[in-house]
Amino acid sequence: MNFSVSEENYIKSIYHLQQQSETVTTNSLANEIQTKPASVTDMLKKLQAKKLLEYKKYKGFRLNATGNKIALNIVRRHRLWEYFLVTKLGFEWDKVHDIADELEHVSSIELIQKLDAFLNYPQADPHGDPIPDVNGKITVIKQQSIADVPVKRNVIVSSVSNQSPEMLELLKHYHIGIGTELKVNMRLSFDGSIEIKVSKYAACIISEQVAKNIFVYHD
Amino acid sequence: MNFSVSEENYIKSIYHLQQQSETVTTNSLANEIQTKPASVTDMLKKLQAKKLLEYKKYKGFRLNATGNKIALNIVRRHRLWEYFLVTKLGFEWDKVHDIADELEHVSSIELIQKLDAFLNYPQADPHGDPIPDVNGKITVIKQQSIADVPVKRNVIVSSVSNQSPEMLELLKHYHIGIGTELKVNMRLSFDGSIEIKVSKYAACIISEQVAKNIFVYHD
DNA sequence: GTTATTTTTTAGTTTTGTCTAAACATTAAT
DNA sequence: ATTAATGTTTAGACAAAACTAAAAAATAAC
Repeated sequence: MNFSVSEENYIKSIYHLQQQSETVTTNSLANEIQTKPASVTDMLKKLQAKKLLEYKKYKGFRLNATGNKIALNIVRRHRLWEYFLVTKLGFEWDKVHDIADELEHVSSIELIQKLDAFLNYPQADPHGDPIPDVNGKITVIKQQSIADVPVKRNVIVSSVSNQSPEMLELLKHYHIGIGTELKVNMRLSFDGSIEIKVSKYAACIISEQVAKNIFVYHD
Repeated sequence: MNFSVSEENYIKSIYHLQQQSETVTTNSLANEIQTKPASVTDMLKKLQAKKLLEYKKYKGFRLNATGNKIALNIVRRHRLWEYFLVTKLGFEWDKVHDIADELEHVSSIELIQKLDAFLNYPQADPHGDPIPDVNGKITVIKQQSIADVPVKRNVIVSSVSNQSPEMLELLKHYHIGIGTELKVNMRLSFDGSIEIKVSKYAACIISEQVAKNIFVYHD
Protein backbone atom coordinates (compact mmCIF):
# COMPACT_ATOMS: atom_id res chain seq x y z
CA MET A 1 0.00 0.00 0.00
CA ASN A 2 1.10 3.51 -0.77
CA PHE A 3 0.72 6.62 1.36
CA SER A 4 0.70 10.33 0.66
CA VAL A 5 3.32 12.64 2.14
CA SER A 6 0.68 13.98 4.48
CA GLU A 7 -0.41 10.55 5.65
CA GLU A 8 3.20 9.56 6.26
CA ASN A 9 3.77 12.66 8.34
CA TYR A 10 0.80 11.86 10.54
CA ILE A 11 1.87 8.23 10.94
CA LYS A 12 5.39 9.25 11.88
CA SER A 13 4.22 11.86 14.38
CA ILE A 14 1.78 9.48 16.07
CA TYR A 15 4.62 6.99 16.37
CA HIS A 16 6.82 9.56 18.07
CA LEU A 17 4.13 10.70 20.50
CA GLN A 18 3.39 7.08 21.40
CA GLN A 19 6.94 6.72 22.70
CA GLN A 20 6.18 9.26 25.39
CA SER A 21 2.61 8.58 26.45
CA GLU A 22 0.33 5.56 26.35
CA THR A 23 -2.36 7.09 24.12
CA VAL A 24 -2.05 10.07 21.81
CA THR A 25 -4.50 12.98 21.94
CA THR A 26 -5.88 15.06 19.10
CA ASN A 27 -4.44 18.27 20.51
CA SER A 28 -0.95 16.93 21.08
CA LEU A 29 -0.81 15.58 17.54
CA ALA A 30 -2.11 18.86 16.12
CA ASN A 31 0.61 20.64 18.03
CA GLU A 32 3.33 18.20 16.94
CA ILE A 33 2.39 18.45 13.29
CA GLN A 34 1.69 22.20 13.30
CA THR A 35 -1.92 22.00 12.24
CA LYS A 36 -5.41 22.41 13.72
CA PRO A 37 -7.23 19.76 15.79
CA ALA A 38 -10.03 19.61 13.23
CA SER A 39 -7.56 18.56 10.53
CA VAL A 40 -6.25 15.84 12.83
CA THR A 41 -9.73 14.40 13.32
CA ASP A 42 -10.21 14.25 9.55
CA MET A 43 -6.95 12.41 9.03
CA LEU A 44 -7.63 9.99 11.90
CA LYS A 45 -10.78 8.84 10.16
CA LYS A 46 -8.78 8.26 7.02
CA LEU A 47 -6.06 6.30 8.77
CA GLN A 48 -8.66 4.27 10.62
CA ALA A 49 -10.41 3.48 7.32
CA LYS A 50 -7.01 2.25 6.09
CA LYS A 51 -6.76 0.11 9.22
CA LEU A 52 -3.59 1.64 10.58
CA LEU A 53 -5.00 2.57 13.99
CA GLU A 54 -7.83 2.01 16.46
CA TYR A 55 -9.66 5.16 17.29
CA LYS A 56 -12.78 5.84 19.31
CA LYS A 57 -14.18 9.35 19.41
CA TYR A 58 -12.87 11.46 22.28
CA LYS A 59 -10.79 8.53 23.56
CA GLY A 60 -7.34 9.02 22.06
CA PHE A 61 -5.62 6.60 19.70
CA ARG A 62 -2.57 4.42 18.95
CA LEU A 63 -1.15 2.83 15.83
CA ASN A 64 -1.91 -0.86 15.49
CA ALA A 65 0.68 -3.44 14.36
CA THR A 66 0.32 -2.47 10.70
CA GLY A 67 0.60 1.23 11.46
CA ASN A 68 3.64 0.70 13.61
CA LYS A 69 5.42 -1.24 10.90
CA ILE A 70 4.82 1.54 8.41
CA ALA A 71 5.96 4.14 10.93
CA LEU A 72 9.18 2.24 11.54
CA ASN A 73 9.85 2.18 7.84
CA ILE A 74 9.49 5.94 7.65
CA VAL A 75 11.73 6.37 10.70
CA ARG A 76 14.26 4.08 9.05
CA ARG A 77 14.33 6.22 5.91
CA HIS A 78 14.56 9.42 7.92
CA ARG A 79 17.48 8.25 10.01
CA LEU A 80 19.41 6.76 7.12
CA TRP A 81 19.15 10.07 5.28
CA GLU A 82 20.26 11.95 8.39
CA TYR A 83 23.26 9.69 8.65
CA PHE A 84 24.01 10.27 4.98
CA LEU A 85 23.71 14.03 5.28
CA VAL A 86 26.14 14.18 8.21
CA THR A 87 28.72 11.55 7.27
CA LYS A 88 28.80 12.01 3.50
CA LEU A 89 27.70 15.56 2.78
CA GLY A 90 29.26 17.13 5.87
CA PHE A 91 26.16 18.69 7.39
CA GLU A 92 26.17 19.42 11.08
CA TRP A 93 23.93 17.38 13.40
CA ASP A 94 21.34 20.04 14.00
CA LYS A 95 20.80 21.02 10.37
CA VAL A 96 19.71 17.71 8.92
CA HIS A 97 16.28 17.14 10.39
CA ASP A 98 14.24 19.27 8.00
CA ILE A 99 15.98 17.95 4.90
CA ALA A 100 15.55 14.35 6.06
CA ASP A 101 11.87 15.17 6.58
CA GLU A 102 11.61 15.71 2.85
CA LEU A 103 13.88 12.92 1.70
CA GLU A 104 12.10 10.31 3.83
CA HIS A 105 9.06 10.40 1.55
CA VAL A 106 10.90 9.25 -1.55
CA SER A 107 9.37 5.86 -1.91
CA SER A 108 11.76 3.55 -3.76
CA ILE A 109 12.52 0.45 -1.70
CA GLU A 110 15.61 -0.26 -3.76
CA LEU A 111 16.89 3.25 -3.06
CA ILE A 112 16.84 2.70 0.69
CA GLN A 113 18.41 -0.74 0.39
CA LYS A 114 21.30 0.64 -1.61
CA LEU A 115 21.66 3.70 0.58
CA ASP A 116 21.87 1.46 3.64
CA ALA A 117 24.59 -0.63 1.98
CA PHE A 118 26.47 2.49 0.83
CA LEU A 119 26.47 3.82 4.39
CA ASN A 120 27.69 0.43 5.61
CA TYR A 121 24.54 -0.46 7.55
CA PRO A 122 24.73 2.12 10.34
CA GLN A 123 22.91 1.24 13.55
CA ALA A 124 22.20 4.73 14.83
CA ASP A 125 21.59 8.17 13.35
CA PRO A 126 23.75 11.20 14.22
CA HIS A 127 21.59 11.96 17.24
CA GLY A 128 22.21 8.47 18.60
CA ASP A 129 18.74 7.14 17.80
CA PRO A 130 18.66 3.57 16.49
CA ILE A 131 17.90 2.86 12.83
CA PRO A 132 15.21 0.18 12.34
CA ASP A 133 16.09 -2.61 9.88
CA VAL A 134 14.08 -3.48 6.75
CA ASN A 135 11.55 -5.41 8.82
CA GLY A 136 11.10 -2.58 11.27
CA LYS A 137 13.13 -4.29 13.94
CA ILE A 138 15.06 -1.98 16.22
CA THR A 139 18.23 -3.34 17.71
CA VAL A 140 18.50 -1.63 21.05
CA ILE A 141 22.12 -0.75 20.86
CA LYS A 142 23.97 -0.25 24.11
CA GLN A 143 25.24 3.21 23.55
CA GLN A 144 27.70 4.47 26.06
CA SER A 145 30.00 7.39 26.49
CA ILE A 146 33.48 6.62 25.30
CA ALA A 147 34.54 7.58 28.84
CA ASP A 148 32.96 4.30 30.01
CA VAL A 149 34.16 1.97 27.23
CA PRO A 150 36.49 -0.85 28.28
CA VAL A 151 39.97 -0.67 26.76
CA LYS A 152 40.93 -2.62 23.63
CA ARG A 153 37.37 -2.72 22.33
CA ASN A 154 36.51 -1.61 18.79
CA VAL A 155 33.58 0.78 18.79
CA ILE A 156 31.74 3.03 16.33
CA VAL A 157 30.93 6.67 17.06
CA SER A 158 27.17 7.14 17.02
CA SER A 159 26.64 10.66 18.29
CA VAL A 160 28.23 13.63 20.04
CA SER A 161 26.23 15.46 22.66
CA ASN A 162 28.08 18.77 22.59
CA GLN A 163 27.89 20.45 19.22
CA SER A 164 29.78 23.66 19.90
CA PRO A 165 32.20 24.90 17.24
CA GLU A 166 35.07 24.15 19.61
CA MET A 167 34.01 20.54 19.93
CA LEU A 168 33.54 20.24 16.18
CA GLU A 169 37.01 21.59 15.61
CA LEU A 170 38.53 19.18 18.09
CA LEU A 171 36.71 16.23 16.54
CA LYS A 172 37.84 17.22 13.10
CA HIS A 173 41.43 17.51 14.32
CA TYR A 174 41.34 13.97 15.65
CA HIS A 175 39.48 12.64 12.58
CA ILE A 176 36.47 11.68 14.67
CA GLY A 177 33.02 11.82 13.11
CA ILE A 178 29.74 9.95 13.13
CA GLY A 179 30.40 6.40 11.99
CA THR A 180 34.14 6.54 12.76
CA GLU A 181 35.60 3.29 14.05
CA LEU A 182 38.01 3.60 16.95
CA LYS A 183 39.56 1.74 19.84
CA VAL A 184 40.37 2.84 23.37
CA ASN A 185 44.01 1.93 23.92
CA MET A 186 44.21 2.82 27.59
CA ARG A 187 42.68 4.86 30.34
CA LEU A 188 44.68 7.00 32.75
CA SER A 189 43.11 6.66 36.18
CA PHE A 190 44.78 9.85 37.38
CA ASP A 191 42.51 12.26 35.44
CA GLY A 192 40.27 9.90 33.48
CA SER A 193 41.79 10.86 30.13
CA ILE A 194 41.98 8.12 27.50
CA GLU A 195 44.19 7.22 24.59
CA ILE A 196 42.29 6.33 21.43
CA LYS A 197 43.29 5.04 18.06
CA VAL A 198 41.32 6.14 14.99
CA SER A 199 41.80 3.84 11.97
CA LYS A 200 45.21 4.56 10.41
CA TYR A 201 46.01 7.72 12.32
CA ALA A 202 48.44 7.92 15.23
CA ALA A 203 46.95 7.31 18.65
CA CYS A 204 45.92 10.41 20.55
CA ILE A 205 44.82 11.41 24.02
CA ILE A 206 41.52 13.05 24.85
CA SER A 207 40.40 14.40 28.19
CA GLU A 208 37.64 12.81 30.23
CA GLN A 209 35.55 15.94 29.65
CA VAL A 210 35.71 15.44 25.91
CA ALA A 211 35.27 11.68 26.17
CA LYS A 212 32.03 12.09 28.07
CA ASN A 213 30.47 13.84 25.08
CA ILE A 214 31.30 11.14 22.56
CA PHE A 215 28.86 8.24 22.39
CA VAL A 216 29.63 4.92 20.76
CA TYR A 217 28.31 1.43 20.24
CA HIS A 218 29.83 -1.92 19.39
CA ASP A 219 28.43 -4.90 17.49
CA MET B 1 9.80 31.96 -4.85
CA ASN B 2 8.72 28.44 -4.08
CA PHE B 3 6.99 25.96 -6.35
CA SER B 4 4.87 22.88 -5.80
CA VAL B 5 5.96 19.47 -7.02
CA SER B 6 3.31 19.69 -9.71
CA GLU B 7 4.42 23.13 -10.89
CA GLU B 8 8.03 21.96 -11.02
CA ASN B 9 7.05 18.97 -13.13
CA TYR B 10 5.29 21.18 -15.63
CA ILE B 11 8.21 23.62 -15.78
CA LYS B 12 10.69 20.81 -16.32
CA SER B 13 8.58 19.19 -19.02
CA ILE B 14 8.06 22.43 -20.90
CA TYR B 15 11.80 22.95 -20.77
CA HIS B 16 12.43 19.53 -22.29
CA LEU B 17 9.87 19.95 -25.07
CA GLN B 18 11.34 23.36 -25.92
CA GLN B 19 14.62 21.66 -26.78
CA GLN B 20 12.94 19.82 -29.63
CA SER B 21 10.48 22.32 -31.07
CA GLU B 22 10.22 26.07 -31.17
CA THR B 23 6.90 26.39 -29.33
CA VAL B 24 5.26 23.81 -27.10
CA THR B 25 1.65 22.71 -27.62
CA THR B 26 -0.96 21.83 -25.04
CA ASN B 27 -1.36 18.30 -26.35
CA SER B 28 2.34 17.48 -26.46
CA LEU B 29 2.76 18.68 -22.88
CA ALA B 30 -0.28 16.71 -21.73
CA ASN B 31 1.21 13.65 -23.35
CA GLU B 32 4.68 14.23 -21.87
CA ILE B 33 3.33 14.71 -18.38
CA GLN B 34 0.68 11.95 -18.57
CA THR B 35 -2.31 14.17 -17.96
CA LYS B 36 -5.23 15.68 -19.87
CA PRO B 37 -5.05 18.79 -22.07
CA ALA B 38 -7.60 20.56 -19.84
CA SER B 39 -5.27 20.20 -16.86
CA VAL B 40 -2.44 21.65 -18.89
CA THR B 41 -4.47 24.72 -19.76
CA ASP B 42 -5.22 25.27 -16.07
CA MET B 43 -1.58 25.03 -15.11
CA LEU B 44 -0.50 27.30 -17.96
CA LYS B 45 -2.69 30.06 -16.55
CA LYS B 46 -1.08 29.59 -13.19
CA LEU B 47 2.46 29.66 -14.54
CA GLN B 48 1.61 32.71 -16.60
CA ALA B 49 0.22 34.44 -13.51
CA LYS B 50 3.54 33.66 -11.82
CA LYS B 51 5.31 35.18 -14.83
CA LEU B 52 7.26 32.12 -15.87
CA LEU B 53 5.97 32.00 -19.44
CA GLU B 54 4.22 33.90 -22.18
CA TYR B 55 1.09 32.23 -23.36
CA LYS B 56 -1.62 33.26 -25.74
CA LYS B 57 -4.68 31.09 -26.15
CA TYR B 58 -4.40 28.51 -28.91
CA LYS B 59 -0.94 29.78 -29.83
CA GLY B 60 1.47 27.56 -27.92
CA PHE B 61 3.96 28.74 -25.34
CA ARG B 62 7.59 28.92 -24.15
CA LEU B 63 9.24 29.60 -20.82
CA ASN B 64 10.56 33.13 -20.45
CA ALA B 65 13.97 33.91 -18.91
CA THR B 66 12.73 33.44 -15.35
CA GLY B 67 11.02 30.17 -16.20
CA ASN B 68 14.08 28.89 -17.95
CA LYS B 69 16.29 29.62 -14.97
CA ILE B 70 13.97 27.70 -12.68
CA ALA B 71 13.80 24.81 -15.13
CA LEU B 72 17.59 24.66 -15.28
CA ASN B 73 17.73 24.46 -11.51
CA ILE B 74 15.37 21.51 -11.51
CA VAL B 75 17.35 19.85 -14.27
CA ARG B 76 20.50 20.46 -12.24
CA ARG B 77 19.02 18.72 -9.21
CA HIS B 78 17.72 15.85 -11.29
CA ARG B 79 21.03 15.19 -12.98
CA LEU B 80 23.11 15.48 -9.80
CA TRP B 81 20.87 12.92 -8.13
CA GLU B 82 21.15 10.63 -11.16
CA TYR B 83 24.91 10.90 -10.96
CA PHE B 84 24.77 10.13 -7.26
CA LEU B 85 22.52 7.11 -7.73
CA VAL B 86 24.82 5.58 -10.34
CA THR B 87 28.26 6.42 -9.00
CA LYS B 88 27.63 6.12 -5.27
CA LEU B 89 24.71 3.76 -4.82
CA GLY B 90 25.54 1.48 -7.74
CA PHE B 91 22.31 1.81 -9.68
CA GLU B 92 22.36 1.04 -13.38
CA TRP B 93 21.91 3.88 -15.88
CA ASP B 94 18.40 3.01 -16.90
CA LYS B 95 16.95 2.62 -13.40
CA VAL B 96 17.65 6.04 -11.97
CA HIS B 97 15.29 8.32 -13.82
CA ASP B 98 12.13 7.74 -11.77
CA ILE B 99 13.92 8.01 -8.43
CA ALA B 100 15.65 11.23 -9.50
CA ASP B 101 12.22 12.52 -10.51
CA GLU B 102 11.25 12.35 -6.85
CA LEU B 103 14.52 13.51 -5.34
CA GLU B 104 14.71 16.58 -7.58
CA HIS B 105 11.84 18.22 -5.67
CA VAL B 106 13.63 18.30 -2.32
CA SER B 107 14.15 21.99 -2.04
CA SER B 108 17.17 22.70 0.16
CA ILE B 109 19.72 24.82 -1.67
CA GLU B 110 22.43 23.82 0.77
CA LEU B 111 21.68 20.15 0.10
CA ILE B 112 22.39 20.51 -3.59
CA GLN B 113 25.51 22.56 -2.99
CA LYS B 114 26.92 19.91 -0.70
CA LEU B 115 25.83 17.07 -2.94
CA ASP B 116 27.59 18.74 -5.86
CA ALA B 117 30.78 19.06 -3.83
CA PHE B 118 30.52 15.48 -2.58
CA LEU B 119 30.24 14.24 -6.16
CA ASN B 120 33.22 16.39 -7.09
CA TYR B 121 31.33 18.78 -9.36
CA PRO B 122 30.43 16.40 -12.19
CA GLN B 123 29.77 18.01 -15.56
CA ALA B 124 27.45 15.41 -17.03
CA ASP B 125 24.92 12.88 -15.78
CA PRO B 126 25.19 9.14 -16.47
CA HIS B 127 23.35 9.57 -19.77
CA GLY B 128 25.91 12.11 -20.90
CA ASP B 129 23.64 15.14 -20.49
CA PRO B 130 25.35 18.23 -19.08
CA ILE B 131 24.66 19.36 -15.51
CA PRO B 132 23.80 23.10 -15.25
CA ASP B 133 25.73 25.04 -12.62
CA VAL B 134 24.17 26.98 -9.72
CA ASN B 135 23.36 29.89 -12.00
CA GLY B 136 21.76 27.67 -14.59
CA LYS B 137 24.69 27.91 -16.91
CA ILE B 138 25.32 24.85 -19.04
CA THR B 139 28.87 24.24 -20.08
CA VAL B 140 28.60 22.53 -23.40
CA ILE B 141 31.17 19.90 -22.79
CA LYS B 142 32.85 18.38 -25.80
CA GLN B 143 31.98 14.80 -25.23
CA GLN B 144 33.69 12.35 -27.44
CA SER B 145 34.08 8.66 -27.70
CA ILE B 146 37.27 7.49 -26.05
CA ALA B 147 38.08 6.01 -29.44
CA ASP B 148 38.68 9.57 -30.67
CA VAL B 149 40.58 10.98 -27.67
CA PRO B 150 44.19 12.07 -28.31
CA VAL B 151 46.78 10.08 -26.38
CA LYS B 152 48.20 11.34 -23.06
CA ARG B 153 45.11 13.36 -22.22
CA ASN B 154 43.34 12.99 -18.87
CA VAL B 155 39.61 12.56 -19.33
CA ILE B 156 36.55 11.71 -17.23
CA VAL B 157 34.03 9.06 -18.21
CA SER B 158 30.62 10.69 -18.65
CA SER B 159 28.45 7.96 -20.13
CA VAL B 160 28.43 4.57 -21.80
CA SER B 161 26.11 4.01 -24.73
CA ASN B 162 25.88 0.23 -24.58
CA GLN B 163 24.39 -0.98 -21.34
CA SER B 164 24.34 -4.72 -21.91
CA PRO B 165 25.34 -6.98 -19.01
CA GLU B 166 28.46 -7.97 -20.97
CA MET B 167 29.54 -4.35 -21.26
CA LEU B 168 28.82 -3.71 -17.58
CA GLU B 169 30.91 -6.72 -16.64
CA LEU B 170 33.79 -5.58 -18.80
CA LEU B 171 33.67 -2.05 -17.37
CA LYS B 172 33.62 -3.38 -13.86
CA HIS B 173 36.61 -5.61 -14.61
CA TYR B 174 38.63 -2.62 -15.80
CA HIS B 175 37.39 -0.40 -12.95
CA ILE B 176 35.67 1.96 -15.35
CA GLY B 177 32.50 3.73 -14.24
CA ILE B 178 30.76 7.05 -14.61
CA GLY B 179 33.08 9.73 -13.25
CA THR B 180 36.21 7.60 -13.55
CA GLU B 181 39.33 9.50 -14.51
CA LEU B 182 41.55 7.85 -17.06
CA LYS B 183 44.21 8.48 -19.66
CA VAL B 184 44.80 7.03 -23.11
CA ASN B 185 48.39 5.82 -23.16
CA MET B 186 48.55 4.84 -26.79
CA ARG B 187 46.55 3.86 -29.79
CA LEU B 188 47.37 0.93 -32.02
CA SER B 189 46.68 1.97 -35.57
CA PHE B 190 46.56 -1.65 -36.70
CA ASP B 191 43.15 -2.42 -35.18
CA GLY B 192 42.25 0.82 -33.41
CA SER B 193 42.56 -0.72 -29.96
CA ILE B 194 43.85 1.59 -27.21
CA GLU B 195 45.78 1.25 -24.01
CA ILE B 196 44.26 3.11 -21.10
CA LYS B 197 45.35 3.78 -17.55
CA VAL B 198 42.72 4.02 -14.82
CA SER B 199 43.98 5.78 -11.67
CA LYS B 200 46.22 3.41 -9.75
CA TYR B 201 45.44 0.26 -11.66
CA ALA B 202 47.72 -1.33 -14.23
CA ALA B 203 47.24 -0.13 -17.78
CA CYS B 204 44.99 -2.24 -19.92
CA ILE B 205 44.02 -2.60 -23.56
CA ILE B 206 40.49 -2.24 -24.86
CA SER B 207 39.26 -2.89 -28.37
CA GLU B 208 38.06 -0.13 -30.66
CA GLN B 209 34.58 -1.64 -30.51
CA VAL B 210 34.49 -1.16 -26.74
CA ALA B 211 36.16 2.24 -26.90
CA LYS B 212 33.47 3.55 -29.24
CA ASN B 213 30.86 3.02 -26.52
CA ILE B 214 32.67 4.92 -23.81
CA PHE B 215 32.15 8.67 -23.82
CA VAL B 216 34.37 11.11 -21.96
CA TYR B 217 35.05 14.76 -21.46
CA HIS B 218 38.02 16.82 -20.30
CA ASP B 219 38.21 20.13 -18.48
C1' DG C 1 -23.98 17.56 41.18
C1' DT C 2 -24.37 21.60 38.58
C1' DT C 3 -21.56 24.86 36.16
C1' DA C 4 -17.39 26.23 33.74
C1' DT C 5 -13.51 25.02 31.04
C1' DT C 6 -11.09 22.41 27.93
C1' DT C 7 -10.88 19.13 24.29
C1' DT C 8 -12.72 17.04 20.37
C1' DT C 9 -15.77 16.66 16.64
C1' DT C 10 -18.92 18.25 12.99
C1' DA C 11 -20.39 21.18 9.28
C1' DG C 12 -19.33 24.02 5.86
C1' DT C 13 -15.43 26.45 3.05
C1' DT C 14 -11.11 26.94 0.57
C1' DT C 15 -7.11 25.69 -2.33
C1' DT C 16 -4.61 22.76 -5.41
C1' DG C 17 -4.65 19.81 -9.01
C1' DT C 18 -7.09 16.78 -11.41
C1' DC C 19 -11.07 15.13 -14.40
C1' DT C 20 -15.20 14.90 -18.08
C1' DA C 21 -18.09 16.86 -21.32
C1' DA C 22 -19.24 20.53 -24.05
C1' DA C 23 -17.97 24.66 -26.56
C1' DC C 24 -14.88 27.06 -29.30
C1' DA C 25 -10.60 27.87 -32.51
C1' DT C 26 -7.63 26.36 -35.83
C1' DT C 27 -6.07 23.62 -39.50
C1' DA C 28 -6.86 20.24 -43.21
C1' DA C 29 -9.74 18.28 -46.84
C1' DT C 30 -12.61 18.32 -50.53
C1' DA D 1 -15.07 28.35 -49.27
C1' DT D 2 -17.56 25.31 -46.76
C1' DT D 3 -17.19 21.20 -44.23
C1' DA D 4 -14.60 17.89 -41.45
C1' DA D 5 -11.15 16.83 -38.27
C1' DT D 6 -8.13 18.14 -34.79
C1' DG D 7 -6.56 20.79 -31.03
C1' DT D 8 -7.60 23.88 -27.15
C1' DT D 9 -10.26 26.06 -23.74
C1' DT D 10 -14.23 26.66 -20.60
C1' DA D 11 -17.49 25.16 -17.26
C1' DG D 12 -18.59 22.37 -13.72
C1' DA D 13 -17.39 18.52 -10.57
C1' DC D 14 -14.40 15.93 -7.50
C1' DA D 15 -10.78 14.35 -4.10
C1' DA D 16 -7.20 15.54 -0.79
C1' DA D 17 -5.91 18.25 2.82
C1' DA D 18 -6.22 22.10 5.06
C1' DC D 19 -9.11 25.88 7.60
C1' DT D 20 -12.95 28.50 10.73
C1' DA D 21 -16.79 28.59 13.56
C1' DA D 22 -20.04 26.26 16.08
C1' DA D 23 -21.72 22.12 18.47
C1' DA D 24 -20.94 18.26 21.47
C1' DA D 25 -18.43 15.50 24.81
C1' DA D 26 -15.26 15.02 28.56
C1' DT D 27 -12.95 16.91 32.40
C1' DA D 28 -12.30 20.20 36.14
C1' DA D 29 -14.03 23.50 39.54
C1' DC D 30 -16.86 24.92 42.97
